[in-house]
Order: sequence, then structure tokens, then C-alpha cells
Amino acid sequence: MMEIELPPVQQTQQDMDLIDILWRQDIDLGAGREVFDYSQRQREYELEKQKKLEKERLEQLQKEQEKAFLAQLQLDEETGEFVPIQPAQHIESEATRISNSSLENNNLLEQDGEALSFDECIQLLEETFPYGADDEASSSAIFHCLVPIQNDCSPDLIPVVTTASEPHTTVTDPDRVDDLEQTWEELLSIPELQCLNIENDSLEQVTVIPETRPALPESFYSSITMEKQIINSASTYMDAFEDSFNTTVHSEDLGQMNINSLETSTSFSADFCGGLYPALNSSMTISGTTSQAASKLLDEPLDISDLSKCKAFSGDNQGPAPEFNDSDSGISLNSSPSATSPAHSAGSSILNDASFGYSDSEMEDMDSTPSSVQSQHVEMYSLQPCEDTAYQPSSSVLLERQTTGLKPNGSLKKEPPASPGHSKALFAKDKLSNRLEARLTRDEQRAKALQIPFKVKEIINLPVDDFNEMMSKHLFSETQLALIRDIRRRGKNKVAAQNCRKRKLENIVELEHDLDHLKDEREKLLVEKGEYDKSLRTLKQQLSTLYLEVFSKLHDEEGKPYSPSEYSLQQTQDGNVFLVPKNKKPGIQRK
DNA sequence: TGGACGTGTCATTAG
DNA sequence: TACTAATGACACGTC
Repeated sequence: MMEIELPPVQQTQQDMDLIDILWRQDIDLGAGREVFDYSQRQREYELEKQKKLEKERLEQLQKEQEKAFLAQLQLDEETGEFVPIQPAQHIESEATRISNSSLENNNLLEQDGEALSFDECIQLLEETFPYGADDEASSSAIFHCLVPIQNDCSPDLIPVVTTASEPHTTVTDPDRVDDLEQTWEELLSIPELQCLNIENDSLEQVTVIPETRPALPESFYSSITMEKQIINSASTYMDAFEDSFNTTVHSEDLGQMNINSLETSTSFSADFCGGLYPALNSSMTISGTTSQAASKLLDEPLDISDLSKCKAFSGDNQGPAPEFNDSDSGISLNSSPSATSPAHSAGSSILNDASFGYSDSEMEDMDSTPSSVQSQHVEMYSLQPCEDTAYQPSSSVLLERQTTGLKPNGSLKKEPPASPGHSKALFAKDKLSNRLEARLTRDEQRAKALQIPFKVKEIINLPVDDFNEMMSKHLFSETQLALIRDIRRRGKNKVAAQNCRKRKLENIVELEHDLDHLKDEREKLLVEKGEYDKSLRTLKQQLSTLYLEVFSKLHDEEGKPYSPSEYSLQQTQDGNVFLVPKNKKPGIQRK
């Protein structure tokens, strides 16, 4: 395609005509008129330039924000954590913080008359974990036992969690053990510490955390990575969170969530993806007590700190299930076969198998069954997209990606409804996903399900050679190959059917047009026939008159006229006229 | 609720 | 023989 670039001032009418001609020549190739429009192309170039500058400014601003954030961080030598630098008047000792915390918790615990006070809890913990004379260190350690272990979206995002000294993990005195167990039960009856109510093994794992003081750069990098991720994707993730969160938390609870700072949003994000879901999901699978705690989480006003408290231990809940350590998400935890929900196991198995185990015909059967679980799977849970970037993932996909940290082509996990209410919320939320998914054809959904890295359009429209070449670059399973062949066959047949129907309609229209034309023609011919008949009658009339006139002028030898009943006039081919007796052959010729 | 209509799909045939 | 287009027939969803 030729390109003509002339400054607008130099474009004469002749140039414009030439451009127009060239455009008309290339219009069949899909070339737009703007291709030949220099001024428009220049405007586009300016626009791209502006976008580039805008992007650079944003990146610079982001770097400055990171620097400002780092400047506010201070390495806590005791805990190894990076903590925000607080104003001098707000700097408090760890003991004071614990004291304040105990006051707050006492206020909370006062609501539960039989529960232990927080100081008693602290004392109990000190007895359980005698950290020696270093009160500050022990307090710090205890504090970190209660403070959520930051977790969970990704191992990279785990902030530093430390214990002050080597924890003592064995209690040898049996009486003391009994007392401790009883006290622990009382301690766990505290609503705010419900999340501590986990298996003893898990508790031991919580308390027997080895002294892990990650190296500074790693924790530093983790914090930076987390902040960076939050900054970069805050808006996107918050949309997904908001969407999902609306389905999880009562609307009135949302009002109590004041997310107005980066730190809060960070905590919220970490809490949500690592804390809320694991807390909720694990609550279904561990024990009724934990379920109650989760129910309280749903029923009571949601407090981020509460989420944080539960987060650490729900994260640890994944500990006893090492087979799911590859994914640190609550969703993956929920996909554990130990899940007690039958619906879960059914849905999970169907999810895992539907897309990969069913043949095309079986998938077709499922597709044709709206109430089938497969259909719900396809509609409710967005399939992992292939390389087709045109597919916009639904909010649930975004949420799932963030919470699971799965790559786009990662293994698919399905999360069953946590509860009837949660299920309803999920259905409500996924109506949007349904609309988005509904835009995908079934073959596109199948291709996604089988993780076929081609666009359906490519599969269908590529010529045979290109198609074979494309196929030869990848290794596919039989199922994938069959699906690709079916997609190509169906796609071509679909187009053929559309063309066929189009032609059929065109033929029908053309035949109807022909029919109308023939009807018109018939009408014209009928009118013309009538005119001819009328003319013929006139001519016959004139001929009869002329005949009688001619006959009346004929006389015999005696001067008598011939009778028309006895004679008739006949004309031969040569033009001669004869008077012929009607009962005789022509014998007398009269000229 | 039945019918019209549009669409996708399958089976078959011909090129 | 493989591939494709064409087309009738059927099923399904929507109005």
C-alpha cells in the first residue's frame, strides 16, 4: 500500500484527488480513509506522544510515593520489622502498647462476664512461655502471638514475624498442663480470640514458631513488593474486592470499614485475600466452633483488626494440609478433599474434570442442560483465559487471581458456596460474570477450559496450511486436538450455514421479485391481448362491410346482382378475386 | 402455551 | 483421501 505524506499546506486539490483514488483502490483491503489522511495521522502521533509522557509522569510519581513510604519506615531492631515512624509523642514502649491493648481488650472482654481479662491472658501466656527476665522481649513475643501473622496472598508478601527468643515448647508438669488446657479453653472462649480456637496441633505450630528472622533485604523487598503491588493495582483489585466483598459482608458492615490510607488498604488487601477467605472457608472445614467464629465475622460489624487476628491462624490452618502448600490461598485450601460440604466435593470434582475430562459431546450434553453443574461452572466461575486478551476477565476472575496468585493458565480451582447466604451473594455477584461469560461462545469457553492457546477465530479462519503449521508448534492432548478439530469444523459449518441461509433468503427474495415481475408481465400481456382482440374485431367488421359493398356491385350478364347466399368472393394467392358459387368449385374468374 | 423465527449443530453429498 | 461448501433436518432459545 502506498503511503503519501505531505504537509497539509502542500496538499492541493490534485493531491486530494489522488489520495481519494488510492483510498478507493485500497478500500477493498480494509484500508480506512484516514490512512491517507496526513493530518489525522499526525494527530494520532501527538496523542500517542501525550500518552507516553503521561505514563512517564505516573511512573515517576509512583517512585516518589515509594520513596516517601520508605522514608516513613523504620527498622524495628527487636522484631526485625519495618514499622512506620511515629511522632515522638506517640512513641510508646511495647509495655505501654500492651497495656493499652489490654485496656481495650478489657473493655471488650467486659462484655463477656465470664471471660478472662486480657491481663490474665497475658499472664497466662507468660506462664506458658516463660521468656525469662526480658519482659519487653517476652511481651513482644506474646504480642506477636496475638498479632496476626501477616500473610497470605503470596509467600513473597509475608512480612517479618519474629519471636523474641527461643520459645519453650514443652510443659512437663501434668497438673500444670491440665490447668493450662482449661485456661486455654477459657481463653479461647473469648470472642476476640475465637480465631485461636484451632486444633492443639495447630496451636503448637503457632507457638512453636522457630525463630525465623528473615534477612533484612528479603523482608525489605517483601514490604516493597507488597506496597508496589497495592499501588499498582489498587484500583483494579479494589473493584474486585468491592464486588466480592459486597457479596460477603453485609452492606451495613461496609460502612464501618474506613479504608482511607495506603496502610489500611494494604492491611485490608492482605486481610481480605489472606484472612477473610481462609477464615471463612476454613471455618467450613474445621469445626463448628470455628464456623461460629466465621459466622460472627459475617454477622458482626467487620473490623479489619478482627480480620487480622484471624488471618494469622487461618493462615496457619493451612499448615496441617501440606498438600495445598503450593497455593497459599483460602480458595485452594477450600478445594481440599477434606471439605465436608458434599456440594463442594461435587462441584470441585466437576470443575476439575469437566473441562479436562469430558469429551466434546459430553460437554455438549452439559451445555444443553442449563441446570447442570457444568453449566453453573461455566457461568459462575470464569474459566482461565487463554492468550486471547480480548476476553475480559470477570471480577471474580480478578479476585481469584489475586487471592490465589494463579497465573492465567494455572490450574483451576472452584470455590463452593460457603453458606446459603454466601451462595446467594455469589450468585448475585456472578450475574455480572454470567453476562460477561455469555459473550463467549461455547467453543470459546471450551477452548478456555482446555487451555487451548489459540483464538477460536484463528482456529476457524486460518487456511489449512497455516492451521497445520500453527498446530505443529504445540503439543496437544487427544482431547485438545479433538476439540480444536471440532471447533474448526463447527466454526466453518456455522459460517457455511449462515451463508447458506443468507443465500436461501436471497433466493427467496429474488424469486419473490421474479414472481412480481412475472405478474406484472402477465398483466401487461393481458392488456395487450385485449387491445389486439378489440382491433381484430374492428378489422373483421370493416372487412365484412367491405365484402358486402364489393358483392353488391357485382352483376351477371343480365344485369342482375349475385345472391350472397349462392356466391361468395374468394381471393387466390396471386391476388386475383373470383366469384365462386357456394355449391361449386371456382370456375368463373372475374376481375 | 403453542407457533414463528433465529441460530447452532450434525449428517450427508458433491466438488 | 482430506478438505470444504452446501444443504436438509433437528434441537433449542427467544419473542
